[in-house]
Amino acid sequence: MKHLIEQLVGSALAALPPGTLPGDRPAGVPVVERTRDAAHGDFACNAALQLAKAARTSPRKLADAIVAALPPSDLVSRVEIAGPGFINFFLAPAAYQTEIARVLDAGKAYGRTASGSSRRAIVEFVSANPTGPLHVGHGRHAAFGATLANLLEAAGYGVHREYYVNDAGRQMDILAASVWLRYLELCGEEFAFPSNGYRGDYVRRIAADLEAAEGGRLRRATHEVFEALPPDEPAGGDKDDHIDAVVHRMRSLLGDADFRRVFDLGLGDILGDIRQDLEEFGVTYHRWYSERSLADEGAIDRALALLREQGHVYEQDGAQWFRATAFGDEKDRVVVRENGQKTYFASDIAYHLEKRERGFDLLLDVLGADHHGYVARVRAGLEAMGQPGDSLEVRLVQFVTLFRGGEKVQMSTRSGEFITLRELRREVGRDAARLFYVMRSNDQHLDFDLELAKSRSNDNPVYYVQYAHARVSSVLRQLADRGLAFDREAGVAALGLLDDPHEQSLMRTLTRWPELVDLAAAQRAPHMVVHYLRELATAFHAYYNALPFIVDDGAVRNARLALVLAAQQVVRNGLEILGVSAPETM
RNA sequence: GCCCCGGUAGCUCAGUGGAUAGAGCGGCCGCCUCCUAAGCGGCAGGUCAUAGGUUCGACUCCUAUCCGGGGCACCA
Repeated sequence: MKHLIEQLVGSALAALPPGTLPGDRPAGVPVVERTRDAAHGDFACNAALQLAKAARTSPRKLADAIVAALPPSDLVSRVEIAGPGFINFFLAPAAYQTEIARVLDAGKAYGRTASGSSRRAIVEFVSANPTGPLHVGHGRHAAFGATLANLLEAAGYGVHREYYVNDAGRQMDILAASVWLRYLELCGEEFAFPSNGYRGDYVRRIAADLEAAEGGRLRRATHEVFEALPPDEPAGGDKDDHIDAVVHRMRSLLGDADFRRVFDLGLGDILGDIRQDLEEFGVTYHRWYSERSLADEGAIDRALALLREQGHVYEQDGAQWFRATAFGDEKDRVVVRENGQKTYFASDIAYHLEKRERGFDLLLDVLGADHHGYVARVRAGLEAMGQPGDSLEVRLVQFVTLFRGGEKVQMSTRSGEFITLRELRREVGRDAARLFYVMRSNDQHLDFDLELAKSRSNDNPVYYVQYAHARVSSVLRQLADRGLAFDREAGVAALGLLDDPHEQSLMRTLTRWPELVDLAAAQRAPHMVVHYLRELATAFHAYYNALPFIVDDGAVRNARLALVLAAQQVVRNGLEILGVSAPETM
């Protein structure tokens, strides 16, 4: 509907007498927006205010000229100039009526727009190291990333969802060592578990699987394992040196093949768990991209070669550095360490280059707020490799704090006492979790209230919105119980009868949905969908309480039913984007 | 020191440079013989952190300052 007004204003501006306006119009003009106050009509345009200066006239006079040049439209009933020079548009009832009919016709496609114009976007999110189960922080990433991807898709982007699996590197080696040490314990060995090892119960579970599969074949004596290793922190040493030595010893005692066997068992188990967890959360991916495969297929070497060819790599202190400062980063970055190992950063830029090579226009990464420093360097890497730096867009997600009632739930990763996503889902349910996670802007720290998320009360926005959907279904059941059926044609034909303020308000709100999708997608702002749905539910509940739908007058009845069915459709479409169910009954 | 995010009603938060700054919760007062009261209506509640600046117009943009969170690795 907004599009219609924009077209009208566009043609009016083009039809102004030559010389009225300077040749070049500033970008973003004219702006057409919904009015906040119904007294100002349905849409307002500020073109006269923005262009008056350049046109060397007063805003009111320019507004007069624009209005005079507006092409006639039977969907606009009235145009007013108000305030300092706003042009206010009052839509004709027919405009809303055709839009309601459009909602019913389009069904779940209502709100899908083409503004993304088929740009191909790859959205990478969660990508947690497979060293343990997902915790509540990852849950926010999952919900935010999945909803953002859905939004972009609705706005016409071609969207690919990807999880980058860090299945190489030191942390995974430490996990493998942790599993093996727990296995040795099961075999009867006794020793002090490294302070930097992974201590969660899941490690013991994987160790038990290892024991079941291998028996005592991989057992080595404690003295063999720990002999002459640098001391752990409690013994006055360095915990990193210690755990690295344990990994090294494990590799030499078991050999590469068996080391890999333990490693893969841990990786497979945890990754499978993460995958199942996310699936149960309604979060799925097109691809789980293996970091190891990057190295195996030479992608990292190719990226580094590309950097060298361009002359952006130099050697210093035995390491190889990428001249990131030449591309706006604050310092140069090591790509190959003194010991010959490629850094995590090297595989990162290789991965992002590979994303570009797969043809994606927009590389959208969802990362924790603590990763912000990483943006400039990957962008620098892309540019150095001849890719546009702004093809990478990073959305940072702030931290989550759990509350139970008014009490903050203490969490500590160190002690292993962190709450997992699975536990949270079991406690509050998938729908509440999905909605609560994206209720706040990603830039905002999130206080997640478990009691509120669980409460079956009017305080809980999940139920409030779902209830609106269920109520419409309930009305339809009542209709059937009374031996009546909804006549869509009759309803659409009679929409002109809906002149109650509650009906007007509901129509205005629900027809805003396509605009909301565009806006929320453009702003990468899933929380806008939640706020909108709450507003839509409010308009619906108010209507529900004010007027009966199942009335004797068939025309009025069918018209009202057409309206509430359209509202239900929009609620369902919105919940779909959020990954929240739309129940028929509560 | 440098970089990122936040500071808006008692609380939790919305607010694409526009008209009188909004919502939910909490507080107070009301509404079920009627399609689900998991609902609805009303009232009270604000120096938009502070000080400058840009603009016809600033919660929104710029600069500085204060407060809170996070980041500044040859870690992942």
